[in-house]
Amino acid sequence: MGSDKLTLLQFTNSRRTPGTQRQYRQSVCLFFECLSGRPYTGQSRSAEHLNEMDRMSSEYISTDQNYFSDLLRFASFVADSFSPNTMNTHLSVVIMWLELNDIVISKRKLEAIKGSIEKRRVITKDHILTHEEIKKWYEHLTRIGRVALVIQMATGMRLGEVLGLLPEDVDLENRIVYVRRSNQKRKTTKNQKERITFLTEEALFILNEWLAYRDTFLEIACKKSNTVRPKTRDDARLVPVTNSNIQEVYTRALEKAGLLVRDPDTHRATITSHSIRRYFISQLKTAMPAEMVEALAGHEGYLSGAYRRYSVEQLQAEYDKACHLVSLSSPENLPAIKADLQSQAEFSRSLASENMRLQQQLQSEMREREEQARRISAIEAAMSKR
DNA sequence: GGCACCCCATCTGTCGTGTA
DNA sequence: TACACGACAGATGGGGTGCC
Repeated sequence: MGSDKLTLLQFTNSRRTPGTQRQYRQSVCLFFECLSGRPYTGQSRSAEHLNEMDRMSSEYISTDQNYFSDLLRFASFVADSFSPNTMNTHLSVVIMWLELNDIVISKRKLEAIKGSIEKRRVITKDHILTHEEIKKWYEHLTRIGRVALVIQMATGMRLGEVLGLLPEDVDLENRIVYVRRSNQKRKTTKNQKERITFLTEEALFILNEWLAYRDTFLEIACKKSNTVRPKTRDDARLVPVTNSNIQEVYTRALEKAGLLVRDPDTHRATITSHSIRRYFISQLKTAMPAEMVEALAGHEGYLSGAYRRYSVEQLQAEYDKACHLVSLSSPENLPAIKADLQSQAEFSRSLASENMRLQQQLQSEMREREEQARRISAIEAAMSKR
């Protein structure tokens, strides 16, 4: 095949990120599974299956085909199987792949193909969180889940951004968070732009308590992680867990709080980590300029404009006036929450100290036993000489 | 010891979000 | 709207802990 032709795998591997490569591979595979009349039913496509699809793709772009009719068939196939957004994505990817292989469908034919499926639209109905619901959710969360939720609520950060935070990204003294990456594996945020946002007093307090406990958490997590893919202690992140862990933690807590409702069409939860971000935006907008809120949340259209017009001090001053809206507790309840967290922290510290004492005692006893064993063998040796 | 539950992890398929 | 990527759901596999 000529070097300017891209098979399925060459096409998908040319994408920048693993996520996009995965999605594109899925789309082109679906196209050939549809054409061959063999829809894939397994949980994941094997390497052997992918190679077969790759061979089919190679043959497909090397010979004349009825592309229009094949695309119409594919459009009908995806329309029966996926939500409007997803079906449009699959179709767009296949058309992109064909175009990259110099297979250009006329504008009219493309209109006919795209017109045969539903337009892009979101079908999951989001639940708008109330303050009471967030509090209820928080009460059922584990420790790490509470830290993630409170940071999200106070900063408006995406979950991936929270999980990408390093110690140097947070200025604890000034309550400023520098959002520099979207998770531990990526170097930038979703829109490739760094920004700042702020912590409430409450979030700062909870974060400090967490920092005191973080090493103990890592120690326990390493013991619990499996031997096939062990978790390591050298995870430098503030919140050293994966996205899916927090998702599980969030979902379990929602269920316990009686807040877990799934959309009947998509089976997706109507409250997600993104709901906290939406709460942040909607609440702060009632008390500070919308442009500032959007900039803190990292919405592209507002970032540069807001940061050009306002100093960090001005942004923080406005945020501080409105931050009670993105705090779990009302100001009068804060002392009680602090006292509760402090007693939890003291309990953790006493456990750690007791653990250390027992370890020292164990080591001392082991040394004593070794000494006794050494003495016994010396006595036995002396006796055997007699 | 068996079991249930919790927590840890990765992977794939699907749906949602946001920018250009 | 195309494109890129984040987020969610579910499968799978393993270890720790508490209860019976």
